[in-house]
Amino acid sequence: MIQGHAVRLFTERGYDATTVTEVAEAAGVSPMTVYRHFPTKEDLVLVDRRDRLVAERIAASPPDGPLVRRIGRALVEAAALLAGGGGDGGGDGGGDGGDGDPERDRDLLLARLRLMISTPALRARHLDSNVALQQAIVDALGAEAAGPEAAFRAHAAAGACLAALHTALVRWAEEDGRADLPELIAQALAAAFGDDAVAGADGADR
Amino acid sequence: MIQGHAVRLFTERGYDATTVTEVAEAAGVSPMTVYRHFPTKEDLVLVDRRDRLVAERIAASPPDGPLVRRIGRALVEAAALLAGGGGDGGGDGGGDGGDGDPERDRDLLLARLRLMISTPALRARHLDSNVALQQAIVDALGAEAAGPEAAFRAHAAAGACLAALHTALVRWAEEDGRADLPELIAQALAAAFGDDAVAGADGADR
DNA sequence: ACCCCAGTGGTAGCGACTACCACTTTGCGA
DNA sequence: TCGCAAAGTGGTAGTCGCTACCACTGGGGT
Repeated sequence: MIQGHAVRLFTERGYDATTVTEVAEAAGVSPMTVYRHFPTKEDLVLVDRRDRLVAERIAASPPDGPLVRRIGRALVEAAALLAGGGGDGGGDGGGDGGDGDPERDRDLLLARLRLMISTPALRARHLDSNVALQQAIVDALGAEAAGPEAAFRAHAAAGACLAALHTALVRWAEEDGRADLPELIAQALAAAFGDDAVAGADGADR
Repeated sequence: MIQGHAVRLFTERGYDATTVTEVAEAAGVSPMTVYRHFPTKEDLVLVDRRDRLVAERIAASPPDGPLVRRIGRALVEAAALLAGGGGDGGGDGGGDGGDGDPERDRDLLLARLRLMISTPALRARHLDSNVALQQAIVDALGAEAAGPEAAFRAHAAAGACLAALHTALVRWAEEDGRADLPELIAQALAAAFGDDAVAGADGADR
C-alpha cells in the first residue's frame, strides 16, 4: 500500500524530486514506518521475490541441451507463468504476490518498470539484482560444483540470458505491456543466440 | 591522485566505512575539491572513458556476419589494445589514460575492479554504465535507423555480449589479472554463444 | 600595474538513512 | 481478569553524501 503511493508520487513528480517523507505523508504513516518496511528508498520500487521461482524452474529442468537453451526456456516459462497466472510478469522486478485486481497489478508493474528504466539509481539497482539472480541460476545448474571452468561458462551463459531478458522487459514496457512477454523474451533470446538456440521453447516466430 | 588515495582507503577500510572527508584529508585537499573532480563518491572508483573506443571499433568493423560476432570481436580487440597498450583493460571501468608506470596502473585497475565487484553500490553503478555502452554499440551499429525490430535485436545482442564481458572481467579479477584478458573474453563469448560464434576472434590475436 | 579566471575553500542546508528509546496494540496463557 | 511478551509504530538526534551560494588566492595576458 505504501508502495502504491510511492510509485504514484514518483511517476507524477519524479523519483529524485519526491522525498520519503512525502511518500509517508501520502500513505498516512511516519517516515520511520516507511524505512521499516523498505530499507531504502529504491526498494519502494524494486522488490523481487521471483528469483527463487526461476532458479527452481531451472533446477527442475532436464539437464539436456546447451546452457542457454535450458536457462532461456526457464525464463520464458517463468514469464508465462507470472504473466498468465497473476498478471505479474518479468523474471526480475516482480512485485508483491498481488492477489487483487490483475489489471491493477499489471499497471503497477508497468509503472515500476518504467521508473526502473528511466531512473539511473533504480536502473542500476535493478541490474544489480540480476547479479543475484544470475548467481541463483548458476547454483541451480549445479555448475559451481563442477569446477571453476564450468562455473565460468555458466555465469557467462546466465548473464547473457538475463541481459536478453532485460532487453525484452524494456521493450515490453515501451509497448505499454501490450505485447506478449514470453514471446518477447523468446525473440530477444533468438536475436542474441540464434533462432535454433531457443527453438522449442515457445511458438516464437522468426 | 585523489583517486589513488580513495581506492587505497576503500580497499583498506571498506567503501562504506570510508567517508569522502577522509579521502580528502588523505589527498591533502578539502572535501569540496573532491566533489569538484568526482561528482559522486562512486565516481572515485568508477571512471570510464573506454565506451567510445569500443563503439568506434564497432562502427569501423565490416558489417558482415552475425551481430554477436561483430560485437564480440570488437570487445576482444579493444581489450587487447588496452591490455597491451597501457596496462589498462576492460571495455568498462577503464581508468585514466595512465601514462605512468604500467605495473602500477594495472594494480590500480585491479583494485578498482575488485571494489566494483564486491561493493553493491559500485557494482550497480558499474552495470548501469554498461547500459550506456550498450546504447553506444547499438548506435555504432546503425541499428536504430533500421527500424525498431532491428534495434531490439541489436540491443539484445549487445547486452548479452556485455554480460559475457562482465563475466570475463570478474574472472580476470579473481585470478588477480594473471590470465590473458582478451582470451578470457573470447572464452566467455564462446561459452554463451557457442564456439562457432566467435571462431574468428578466438585466441587468434594473442 | 591591471584584470580575468580557473581552482580552491567555507558555510549552510537538504535528504537519505541509522542508531536509541518510548508508546500502543495484540494475542495468549495464568 | 490480569499480566506479559511480541510486534508495530513514532520521536529525536545524529552521520553522511551532496548541493547550493559566496569568498579567496594565484598565475597569465593586456
